[in-house]
Amino acid sequence: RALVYILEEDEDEEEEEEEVSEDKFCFNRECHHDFTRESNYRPGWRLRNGDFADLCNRCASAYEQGKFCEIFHQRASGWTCCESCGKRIHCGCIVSASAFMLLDAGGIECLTCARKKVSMGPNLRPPPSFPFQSPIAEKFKDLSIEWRSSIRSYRPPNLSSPSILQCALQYRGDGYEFNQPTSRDKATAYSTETQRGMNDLVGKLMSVNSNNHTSSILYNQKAGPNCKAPTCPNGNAYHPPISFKEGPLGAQRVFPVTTPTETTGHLGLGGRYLWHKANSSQLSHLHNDLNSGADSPLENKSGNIGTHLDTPGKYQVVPRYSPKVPYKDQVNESVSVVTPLFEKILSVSDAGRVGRMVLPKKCAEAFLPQISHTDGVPLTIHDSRGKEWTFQFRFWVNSNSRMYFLEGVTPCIQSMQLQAGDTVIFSRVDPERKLILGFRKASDAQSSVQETDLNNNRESCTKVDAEPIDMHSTMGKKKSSMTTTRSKRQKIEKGDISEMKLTWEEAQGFILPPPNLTPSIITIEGIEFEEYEDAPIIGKPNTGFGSTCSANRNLLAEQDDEEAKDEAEGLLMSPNSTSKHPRHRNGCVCIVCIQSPSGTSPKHGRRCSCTVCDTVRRRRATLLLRKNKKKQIEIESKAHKELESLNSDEELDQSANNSGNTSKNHEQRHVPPSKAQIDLNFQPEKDEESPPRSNTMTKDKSLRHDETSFNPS
DNA sequence: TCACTGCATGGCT
DNA sequence: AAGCCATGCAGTG
Repeated sequence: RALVYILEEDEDEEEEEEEVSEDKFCFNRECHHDFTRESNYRPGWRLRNGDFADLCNRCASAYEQGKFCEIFHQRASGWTCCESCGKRIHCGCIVSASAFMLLDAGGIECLTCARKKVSMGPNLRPPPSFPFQSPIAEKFKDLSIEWRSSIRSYRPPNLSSPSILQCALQYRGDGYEFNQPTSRDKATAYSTETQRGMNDLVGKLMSVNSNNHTSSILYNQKAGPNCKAPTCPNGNAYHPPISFKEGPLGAQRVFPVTTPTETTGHLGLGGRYLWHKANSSQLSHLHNDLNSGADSPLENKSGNIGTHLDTPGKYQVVPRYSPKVPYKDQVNESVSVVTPLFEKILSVSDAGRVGRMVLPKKCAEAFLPQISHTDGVPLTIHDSRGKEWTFQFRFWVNSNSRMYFLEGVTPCIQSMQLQAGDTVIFSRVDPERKLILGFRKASDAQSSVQETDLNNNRESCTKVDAEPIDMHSTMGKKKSSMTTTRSKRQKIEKGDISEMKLTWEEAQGFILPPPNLTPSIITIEGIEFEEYEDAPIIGKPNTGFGSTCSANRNLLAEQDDEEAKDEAEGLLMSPNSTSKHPRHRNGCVCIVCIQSPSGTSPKHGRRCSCTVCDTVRRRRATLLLRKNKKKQIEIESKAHKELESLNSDEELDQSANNSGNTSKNHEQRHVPPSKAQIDLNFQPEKDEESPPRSNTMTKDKSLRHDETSFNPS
């Protein structure tokens, strides 16, 4: 907390400075072209506050061509030669901050040379041909400036291990509020702006974390409290265990990063999604200071005053994307270190048959190759078993933005047996620098959440509104229906499976028939099925529904309360269902929709006993029975008519012959000959459809729907 | 008829 | 208000 308030203090000062620095001139001091009345300025390098430097066309062109420093900073200090090719790089300048990498042994290397040594990974900035966005790196470099300004002299002697920062970040990431202290805290903080205060802070962080986040420490075993962290011979050296840049678990030791061109072409992390200011920023300061030494390549000489602290809510990993659970094989004891990059909870779309997994934009831009064409690039990812998958990493242009997704994930997802609600975890293996795709089943997340809840430590990350899913409140209102669906999805995303489970059980109760209804028993293939003619509509009790058949729920979608039924369908959707058929409604579990993409996995067998198949069989049998019954009735009816007409003719004849004997004929009329034995008062429709009468239409429609939706074949 | 594709839409952050 | 992103949907083969 001491750290927090120190930083907040700096933030205030810097905000003031930033206001002063605003102008309408070209950001390049050497140019300072006045475009106050112009609008044709262009974005240049990214500023520390997340904005971009406004440059005139000339300067922007120079920047985009990577010649800005050559042109404008030729006389400035800080030029260093690439250790490999000797190319001069203007180090220590924000403009070129992304154009080089710091070497373990000291010195720098231009990206062109670095790319030859890097096959993959966000930390070691690869070349434009296979670039990774790492604007976070810049952020943390930037943040180091503020950190030093506040606690420049502090360097805890025994806290060089990155685990401290990881612990701290984990502690922070799990919901501890640093940015909203009580006044008492604040007073304490200000009074302890000392090294002891910092020790307390770090010690506290470690203490809490070690008590409550064993997993997070295990997450990076090499960097754990008891590990022997590699000592950096150079403060700027690459430090594998702390290599990953972000995440509540991760230390933010980061390295170059984006070239100017890349940055402009690929906007990188706006920060809003991944980072929140108050948490990672301070800790990243701490981290930078602890691990990178006093100097930073961004010991900035530019006029940029803004800091990441200027924008509340910025630089924290959004929980749903930050890796949360240790990956099983994260640390290969001998060599490899697995660095979680980000994770994604699979949506229905992601896990569906379309085979496209939407990626969080910020994460995609931060950790995956830069792509400039919508066709994207193939991306090879290994799963946890070492199997290699190649996806197409692409994007769509969407509302002046991009929507990133992986294409062709279905086989992989099926291989991992993942469903909507499960989580895929993108990680990187060092030093191989392979991308690997781990996963966490929703059921695992549940236990994880429970565990952390016990620790009372993840509340702000995982706690969601405990509003029960009120089916009634969603009736007929698309918006509320959607809201509930979203809410439900969020519950899944946040791992609140326990609530979902409860709701599911409640939903099971919804589809149970009312006790006052007696089912008709139908035996199909030796199995007895109960068929209710007036089963309840989910969320709308006591309303005729046809049957519990899921297809009938689809039928109801055609009626007034379709939205509520959608909701019910969504709620009832089997976790094993894959995706929706394009023409089926949300949560449809018809035989079409539950089938996996064609050819990719076995379809339901003829003797499959799943609910849907049972339903299909039952409906088929019902249809058949009724069809036969109707046919029989028609035949009988026809026979009766013929008989009647025959009798009528006979009667006429008799009447003609014996006009006085009417009473006898009348009697004959009411006592048909035994040959026919047909009740002339028989009304096929009425008999067949009673009881319940009110449901006639529903059932008819239901049958039709069954025929179309389930397509039994 | 259905899988695939790419864009559009709209709730949500 | 802007942007993200889950999902819908129309066009195409």
